[in-house]
Amino acid sequence: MRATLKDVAQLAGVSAATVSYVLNGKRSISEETRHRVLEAVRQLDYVPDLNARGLSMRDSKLIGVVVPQTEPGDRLMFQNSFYSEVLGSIEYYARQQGYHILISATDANESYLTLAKKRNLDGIIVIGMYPSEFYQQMKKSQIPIVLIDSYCNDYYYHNIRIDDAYGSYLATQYLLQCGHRDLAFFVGRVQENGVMKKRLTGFQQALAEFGAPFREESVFEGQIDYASGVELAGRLLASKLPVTAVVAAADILAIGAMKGLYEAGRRVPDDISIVGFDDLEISQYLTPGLTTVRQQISLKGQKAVELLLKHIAQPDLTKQEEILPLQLIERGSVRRLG
Amino acid sequence: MRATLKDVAQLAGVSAATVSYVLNGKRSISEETRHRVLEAVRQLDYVPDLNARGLSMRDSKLIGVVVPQTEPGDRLMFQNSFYSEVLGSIEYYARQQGYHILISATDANESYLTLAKKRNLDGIIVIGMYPSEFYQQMKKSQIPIVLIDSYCNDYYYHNIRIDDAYGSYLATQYLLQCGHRDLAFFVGRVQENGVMKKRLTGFQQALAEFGAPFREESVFEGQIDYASGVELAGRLLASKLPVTAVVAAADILAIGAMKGLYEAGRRVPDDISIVGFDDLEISQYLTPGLTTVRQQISLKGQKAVELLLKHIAQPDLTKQEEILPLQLIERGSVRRLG
DNA sequence: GAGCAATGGTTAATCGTTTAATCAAATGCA
DNA sequence: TGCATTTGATTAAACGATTAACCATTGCTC
Repeated sequence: MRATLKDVAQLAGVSAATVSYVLNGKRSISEETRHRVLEAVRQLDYVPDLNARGLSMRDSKLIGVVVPQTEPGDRLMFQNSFYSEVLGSIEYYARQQGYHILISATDANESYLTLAKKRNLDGIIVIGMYPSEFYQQMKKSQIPIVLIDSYCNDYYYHNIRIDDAYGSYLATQYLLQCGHRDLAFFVGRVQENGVMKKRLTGFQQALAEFGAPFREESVFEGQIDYASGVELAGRLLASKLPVTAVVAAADILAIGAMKGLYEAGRRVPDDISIVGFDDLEISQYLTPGLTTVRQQISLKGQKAVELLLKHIAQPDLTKQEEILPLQLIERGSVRRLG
Repeated sequence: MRATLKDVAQLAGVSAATVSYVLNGKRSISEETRHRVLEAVRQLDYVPDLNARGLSMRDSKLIGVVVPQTEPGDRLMFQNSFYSEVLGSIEYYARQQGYHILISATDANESYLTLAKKRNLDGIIVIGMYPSEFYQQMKKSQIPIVLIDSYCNDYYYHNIRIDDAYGSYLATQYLLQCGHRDLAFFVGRVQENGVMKKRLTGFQQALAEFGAPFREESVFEGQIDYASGVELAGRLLASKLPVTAVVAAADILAIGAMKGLYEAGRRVPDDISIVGFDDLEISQYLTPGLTTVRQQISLKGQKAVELLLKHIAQPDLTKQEEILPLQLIERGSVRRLG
């Protein structure tokens, strides 16, 4: 059986309270008993039970992370390595501070709020966007929350994000500067996803600014996964639009698109150029390497953890928003025209 | 403030015990009070605190998952989407049964065993292989454990794995049948990683069986990441060996290798053929598509969870081992010779 | 109507911590 | 020496659940 505080106390010949005080140093203890206690701890291989501690302290040293899932009740979107990387980063920085993370999706049969109560979560990091009821619910809970990549400005949550519009502006600008005039845009569900909407507007802005034509029908909308990228490429080709380049609102889409184009006999960048968004690790290992807008994915996780812990330590912290930098990375998927 | 059992009891005009009995149905309760209690629960939005419950019941409904990390103290190996997929699967099936997962790496400053005690983990799933002290330690803890992809047969743990040797046998056999005779093998650290060692032996067996030559110097050893794949391709080319095809012990390596070969001006499959191992989601979206040995990654997670929960429910369960099926998937990265 | 079992509820101990309130001994100071 | 203060330890309540043991009604049986 596991050793408890009481066991340690007994072995050291002191009271349980004394052991507790020795362990968390909240009171002065004589050098002698401190020694005896620590020796007993060592002998019994004693590790304090965080649950019991949490019950007293009313905390849990647990941070919830909400990740989107394709279908409710479906499994997590770990496929998209964007999420994996953010998660890895969150886990890392949380662990440094003695927290663990509880990853879960918003589930149909159990709201995330219920989970937060059940597990006494100290705080929550929410990645992506959700229906507004979700935020309403969360607000009531009073739990510290940091959003990553959200545009719910009407809610009093902290937010770590990038300037998505500017990102696709960069991508589009680059293609225009390379001499492309007829561009298509591959994107996720614009209505449901603020990030996608913003990225679309950045595309439009750049076109407008450079006096290039924008047509509704050159925006191709799908899910954010490889298969969808392939499909959008098919739809583009079927449309017969005279497109020489495409801006994809996510690397995942760009990668699928490259595959789709290749299967249809088109070569990237010779026949058609493509720029992605995110700079996933895989993107540099494709052939050709994917030219894309880099965001510092793991920095997002780091900043989110820092902000959340700050809020936990300081509950009256006012709403903070941090916008991380972007950078266009030139690789081989774009051809210079003219 | 959150509602507690006591609050519910008060509102319903009964004792706390009664509320508890209503909620977990361990005793008969009159229809009338049952109703009053449930109504109070609804009104207060009461959710039982799992920590407090766990303190009484001495469990936590928490499953630990150990994932390898490149460097101790480094962040989790989420980059490798093999892990992401297993994790997603584990999370999904655990959640179905009311468990949550706690992902963490084996850390230098805190052994996983300490974590297990701290958090009162009900069980642990260990992915990959670790130094033998790790298993020694774990054994003492008495916590139910299931290993995924381990060859520590000397320990009394359950194991979910594939027949790694057979997998690379399949890959190698396929290349030989396509007329290739001069093969190279790209692999992770063979000494430290039983999986890699097995995959190497499968390669050798196939060569022997088909009477093809095996040379020590055609085995290229590195890490298991994209960059390493690129590097191994460079070393292969520098070696000037007359190789027409390579078997990669992991898709990650194969993908990096394809990039490395391409950068050096060689074309896959025209100049050189390549077969991978794992069948990651990305592998089908490469150009050319990667011919590879498919393992059912998410099934691994599912089986591991099932077995672990079975053991938790039935502590005297004897050691179980399950070996999941493999299948060669033909895509475009191999050229038929002759 | 006495005796007994079944039903439906309460009381109180327990799980492993923390910590406010006490208490005893030692020390400082006049 | 006597009194106040400091130091170092203990006692006991609390955190939010579960559950064994107990108690009071009710309903049956003979």
